[in-house]
Amino acid sequence: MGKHERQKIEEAEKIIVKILNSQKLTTSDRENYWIDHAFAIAKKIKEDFPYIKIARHLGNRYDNTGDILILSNKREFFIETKMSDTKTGIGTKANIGQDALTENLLFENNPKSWSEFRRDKKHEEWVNDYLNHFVKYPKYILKITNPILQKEEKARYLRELKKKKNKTAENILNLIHERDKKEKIEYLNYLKGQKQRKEMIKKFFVLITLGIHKKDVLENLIKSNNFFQEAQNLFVYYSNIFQGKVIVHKEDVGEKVRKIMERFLDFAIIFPKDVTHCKIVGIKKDGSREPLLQIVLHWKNIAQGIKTPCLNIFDLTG
DNA sequence: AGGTATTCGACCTCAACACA
DNA sequence: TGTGTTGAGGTCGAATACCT
Repeated sequence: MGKHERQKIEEAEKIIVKILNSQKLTTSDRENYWIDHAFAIAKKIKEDFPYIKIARHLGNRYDNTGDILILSNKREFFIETKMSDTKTGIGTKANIGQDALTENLLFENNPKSWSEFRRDKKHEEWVNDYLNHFVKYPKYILKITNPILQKEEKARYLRELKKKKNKTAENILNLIHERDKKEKIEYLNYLKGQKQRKEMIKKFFVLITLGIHKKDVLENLIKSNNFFQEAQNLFVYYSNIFQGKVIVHKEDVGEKVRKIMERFLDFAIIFPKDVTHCKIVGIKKDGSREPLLQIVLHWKNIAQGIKTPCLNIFDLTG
């Protein structure tokens, strides 16, 4: 299977819409990698909602969650699809901005963001110090005037050398990696000492669960009080491969959120020891806790500590 | 082996910026 | 003042490492 299936996935969403609207499929539609998933999902949607008037593909829009809009008898609802080749893969729930933990008022007294914390730790400087343990960078890298770009190219260069079993390169990247990991844990320890805002944590959990991940939308909605309507009409269809067959299951997001709200008295962030993540947990009446979301401090590009810090969020609710 | 933790890639949009 | 370029941020997902 190819690595990047995003366009194909988007085409598959459009194919689902065509099937729902009883439109003819093209040859290339039928050759889509996810065609079996598309048929299976469309079939299940039809079973679940027999009175569909029209379906529309939404694509990337700011004003809603979900990939597909369905107009049924007087009702309209949104459908989000997640197609996976594996048995259980449901993908990353969200991958949001590095400072989202502090930008969304989850803590009292406005604690430092991860990026501010790193600035205080002189992250860029120590990374550069390590990178400069290597002294034979090619000219084209040394000529780069933008220090950020030069740092990235150095790291990239070392990454390639590491693939070729160069020990020095590997050692440097490992040192950066280890120190960065310590820095992440140190930051999480710092957050651990902050007073939490339970209501905000609850809202944050609900919004992420609803698929609202974009920085500004998240920040605005979390300050408002009536975003629950958004949940009422959202359904996620997951398709997975199980024993060679496509299995589809539907998730009613509104119901899921309602149930979780009933089940838990309270919400909190916990900080397991010595790992690079924290977790949002629900707390029941008897005080017991259940994990809901895992939030990982992470660097997306090149190597840890180098480029594009972010938060990876995983759904732990099963 | 199988689950969990961690790392990383590809592609997308958008806004800032330079430049004509 | 439109237009091309570039970096930051966002999204979806896989690959790999690391446990027990």
